[in-house]
Amino acid sequence: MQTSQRLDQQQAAENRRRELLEAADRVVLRDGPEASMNAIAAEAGITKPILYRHFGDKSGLYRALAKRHTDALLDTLRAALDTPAARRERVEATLDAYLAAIEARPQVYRFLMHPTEAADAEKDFDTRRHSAPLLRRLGEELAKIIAERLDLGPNSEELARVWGHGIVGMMHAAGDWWLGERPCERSQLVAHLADLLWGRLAAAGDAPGGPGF
Amino acid sequence: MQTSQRLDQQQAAENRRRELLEAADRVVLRDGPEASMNAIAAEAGITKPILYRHFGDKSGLYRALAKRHTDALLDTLRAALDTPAARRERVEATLDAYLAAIEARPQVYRFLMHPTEAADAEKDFDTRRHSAPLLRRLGEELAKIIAERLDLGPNSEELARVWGHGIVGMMHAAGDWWLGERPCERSQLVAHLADLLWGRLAAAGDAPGGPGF
DNA sequence: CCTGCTTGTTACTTGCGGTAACCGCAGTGT
DNA sequence: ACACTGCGGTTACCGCAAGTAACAAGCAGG
Repeated sequence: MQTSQRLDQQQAAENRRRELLEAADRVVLRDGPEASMNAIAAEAGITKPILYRHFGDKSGLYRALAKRHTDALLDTLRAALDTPAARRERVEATLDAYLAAIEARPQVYRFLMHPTEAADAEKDFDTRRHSAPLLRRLGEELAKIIAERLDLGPNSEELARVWGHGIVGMMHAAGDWWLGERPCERSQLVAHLADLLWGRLAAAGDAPGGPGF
Repeated sequence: MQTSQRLDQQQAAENRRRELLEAADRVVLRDGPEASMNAIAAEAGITKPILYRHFGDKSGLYRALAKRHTDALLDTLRAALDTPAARRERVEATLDAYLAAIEARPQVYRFLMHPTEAADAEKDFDTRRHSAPLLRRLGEELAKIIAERLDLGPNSEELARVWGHGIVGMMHAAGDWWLGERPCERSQLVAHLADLLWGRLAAAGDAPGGPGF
């Protein structure tokens, strides 16, 4: 068996893997994250053991699947963060891009946020990650951008990471709630969140008769 | 069978229920949220069907379990929000109370955030909630408090809810990340988050050589 | 022709959530 | 005294999903 053939086979295997991932994608988008391996294999026109040969276990498949979508989302967010405009507008553009993405494909979002516990499988339970890997990645990426573009004085590294994860969490939780209840327009939500980040909470006055805040 | 006996039995059933919940608590805290019903039943000294008679299904048991812990956490957070002090100090006290709670009992926290998909079981998948019920409740409670204590002008209702969920999400994501990596002291984290809420992101200058933010 | 490697299959094991059907024992009406 | 009924409890089962062995065919190369 020659080297060129090895390469051919390797490439064929990668193509196969892509096909399988696309089939898995269809099933997950149709049936949700609890789609069975049997169903995915059937959609791909094959049977379970092949899936296992390619991805090890369900967690492996879901990780591979999640990576594709996460990469895509990260690209659009980076683009939004790089639009040439004032800081507030960039922040709003990024929030809006995220919300538009989860609004357009809630099933993808749902999958990314909730890989049925399969994708983050570790067994020690105390040190396990709780949030979806997507959130961690977004948080870290945002932290990097904040750290390199902002002048935060001493401790900037630490501060940037806290803010990165904090802002991402804010965006996520608000978006999740909004997606479920649709209490207002997307642009309204974006404006409200930007207001929050711009310190309106600190600046607001106490309510007339209230106990103060 | 007399009325008094009915009451006795009802009370006995409630006591039983409490015992079962405590046993379930022990198991979940030991084995994590994916503890099996068999294991929980064994810990309680009985067998599965009794559990099902009391709680319907796993989701019911986990909901009951989660409610206890959520109520307790909410009480401590409310207390922190009611300390008589300046607004910034209250916010910091509340953040600190939350972080102290998840730091002290990470397993409880893990369970509340991740009830193995069991506690939020609905099948339509598109309209399903994604976040843990705990986060929703915290967000709504905070929204109420913000709405009643702050003067936010028109749209205050909507604004308060967005902020409630947003702030809770920020707290959660930052806390989750911090709990996993322990990059700094708790007080530091609290200060950084409060800084973020106080508008330091908007106020910070661009980095010296960077492309601006 | 046989050997080895990849690709695919069928058929199994294990473990879980959930349930049906049965068991024994209190108290009760007659 | 005795059958009857309600209730806490159990065993034994179903269905289903993850994951795995073991085997079957196509196809290189000596």
